[in-house]
Parts: sequence; structure tokens; C-alpha cells
Amino acid sequence: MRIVTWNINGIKARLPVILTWLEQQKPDILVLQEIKSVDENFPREAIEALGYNIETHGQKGFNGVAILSRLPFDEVTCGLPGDDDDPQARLIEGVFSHSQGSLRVCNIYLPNGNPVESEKFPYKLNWMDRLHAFVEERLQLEEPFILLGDFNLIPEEIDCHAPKDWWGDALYRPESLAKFRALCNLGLVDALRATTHEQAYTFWDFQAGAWRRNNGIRIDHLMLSSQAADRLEEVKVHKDVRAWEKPSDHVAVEGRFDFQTP
DNA sequence: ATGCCGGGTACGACCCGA
Repeated sequence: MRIVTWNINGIKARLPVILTWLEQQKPDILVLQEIKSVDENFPREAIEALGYNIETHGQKGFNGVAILSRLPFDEVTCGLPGDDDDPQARLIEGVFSHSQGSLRVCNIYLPNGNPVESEKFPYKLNWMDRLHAFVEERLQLEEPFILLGDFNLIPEEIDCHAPKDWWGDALYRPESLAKFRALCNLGLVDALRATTHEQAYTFWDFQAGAWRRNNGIRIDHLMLSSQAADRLEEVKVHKDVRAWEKPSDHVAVEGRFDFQTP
């Protein structure tokens, strides 16, 4: 089973790229961040025509997440618990069946948090506290669980081109990384780092020739419960899509697992 | 380089992203 995360930076602007890529790659599950669309305007028909079930959790203008799946959804959860007044659409989770049981796939768009002096940074840290509590509960289920998406976190020096330039940014500073490590220490495995020690960026800024100069960062992750990590076969960063016409600034990151569909 | 590009809203010019 192939499960992919991709921050597509606007579903409307990216639809041709997504459709072409889905036809080529045919992943079992594709989770999207930054759909920047309300649920009613999500282009369902074109994607359903390729054989996908769709669940969205959108909002007007910004953020928004979605799950596309060849498998039927057994359950869907929208929104991160812990603050009923939070209007930002940043989490959607689906539960699916495989031949040995269930698989829980939780798609997140973790807040960026910049600028650090603004209210956006404490929002990020608070969101991570809420995520920690949520994941702690999920792991108690002791089932295959995949937490994936745009984490807006650079885990280590190797995951950015110029660590000294990034240090202090909301994506790479002590408070953010301490919470990320605490999350990992609940028992989540970073799928890419479990399979390679090589540098593997997932984002290159549109500006300043970042792609041409390979000035990238790794912030899109698949984090696995032990029950999911035991089934991990391969991780692939679909770097080629960054060079397509009208690309997103992020690329797709795929985990291949040996779950068999019923 | 505290926004150079690119997408959003909405139709002029800001907001937002990493």
C-alpha cells in the first residue's frame, strides 16, 4: 500500500498537476495540505473519476486539508481537539481496513509559527501541545497509525541547506524542536530517517532560485506508530514534481507499506 | 533578501506562506 503526503499550495491552481500525477502514480492514499478551498468548491468530480474517495476539511482562503483514497473510509475525523474556538482547518483523519485489521491515517498541516514575535508562534506551540495529547490517545489504540503531512519542522541540521541561517526560525528553534522530540518520544518513527541517512528535502521556496540552487528543507514527514513502522518497506521523495509546470513549492513524499487490501 | 515568488480574495492591493 502506497501512502503519500503533499502540500499542494492551492487545489484550484494545482488541479492539472494533481490529476496528471495521480494518473501516473496511482497511490492508494494521497493526503493534501493547503487546499485553500471550502469543502463545497473542492473539485471532487475530476478526482473521483480517477477512482478516489474524497474527504475534505477546508476553510475559506487558507489552510485546509483533504484525504483522497482508493479504499473506502470506515471513519473520518475533522479538526484537532482541545480548542473549540480554533477556526483553522489543519487536521483530518481517516480509518481504513486492510486484510489484518485497520489503518489510521492522520493528515496534519502544522502551523508555521513565523514571525516568532507574533501571536503565530505561541499558536504553533499550543497546537503542538494539543497534537501531543491527541497522538498520545491514538497510540494507546496500539494499531497501525500514520501521522503525516506538512509539520513545518526541520528535524535536524541535515534537513536544511544552511542550518545557521535557519536557526531561530519558528521551523528550527529550541521551543519547536523540543515539542517535536517530545512527540517523537511518544513512540513515533520518522519513516524517511528510518530508511536513509541521506539529505532529502521536501520544500524549495519559489523565490531567489531556491530550487535551482538546491536551497531546500525537509519539513514534510511520515511519522509511524511501531505497528505501522513494522510494515514500512520504502520511502520515496517525488522530487521530480518540483520541476513540473506550475509546481507546488512542496513535493510529494511516499511511504510504501506491506498492508494488503481486503 | 523581515517576501525576491506565487496563491488567495476580489478586481486594487493586501494577506499569507517558510
